[in-house]
Amino acid sequence: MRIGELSRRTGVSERALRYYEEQGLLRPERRPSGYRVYRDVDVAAVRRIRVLLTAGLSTAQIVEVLPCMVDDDDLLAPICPELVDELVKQRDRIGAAIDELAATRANLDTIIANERRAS
Amino acid sequence: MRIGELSRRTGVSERALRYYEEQGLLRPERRPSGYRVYRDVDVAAVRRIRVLLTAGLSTAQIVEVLPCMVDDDDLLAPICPELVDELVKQRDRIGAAIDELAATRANLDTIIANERRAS
DNA sequence: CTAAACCTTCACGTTAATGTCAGAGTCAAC
DNA sequence: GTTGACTCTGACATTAACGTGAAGGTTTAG
Repeated sequence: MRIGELSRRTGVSERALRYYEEQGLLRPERRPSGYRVYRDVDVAAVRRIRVLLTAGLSTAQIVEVLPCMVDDDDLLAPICPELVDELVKQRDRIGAAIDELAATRANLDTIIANERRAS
Repeated sequence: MRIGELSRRTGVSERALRYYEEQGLLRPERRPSGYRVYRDVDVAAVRRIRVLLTAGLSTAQIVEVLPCMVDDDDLLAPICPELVDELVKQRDRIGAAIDELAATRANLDTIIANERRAS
């Protein structure tokens, strides 16, 4: 498929897809005309890229993670623990924020409950 | 305290503190000279802001949830009954933020598990 | 009283991940 | 063999969350 169809199937803009290629996240074939040609697996790849980006990872980090993600047929690159560390740190940062917000919500619940009882 | 001390006590740059004020996250008093004057509770507020920012929330999102983040030692202040609806809405916004973060953390957990399995 | 340290408001610079637009080539259909 | 949809490569614009001075007031220690 060409870039327009991949864009429609993923909801990601053509500009973003070209940017992902520029960053080494995608490596589409080229027709003699220069047109990019993507494979079906690229649809899943783009979705994974989106998940990681919205999780707060940079394209540079994703470029290291992607080869480690298991559905690339047979290619499994060696893992650097340093990278796993980064992922764990990111997860923990998110966890801390969740805890903060949860505590706040609990306090808010108490206030709401007290207010209802008082009135 | 003035901006320099708050910066030292939080590890956040003065520029960032002024930016937070610009975004409505902090509202320090002003001396006649124009100098900003912060209270002790602002130290905790800045730490919360940092936690939420590094978790991927925007200043616009934080400005919505921050006013509801009451301090633990700070017992229930008297609240107008007419504001309960607003409090419930705020609590729901916090809940939505928690859900978003939980989803991205779950994605990260999956990726981390896959990487461990690959190695 | 004066120097050092601190603070103020502009205002332009930076990085990441795009948006947008221009000018030009390509492909499928009629 | 021309129309119209699609794609190409630049290249400048944008947003967020700051960094980095410039030029100039303020506060405090001696």
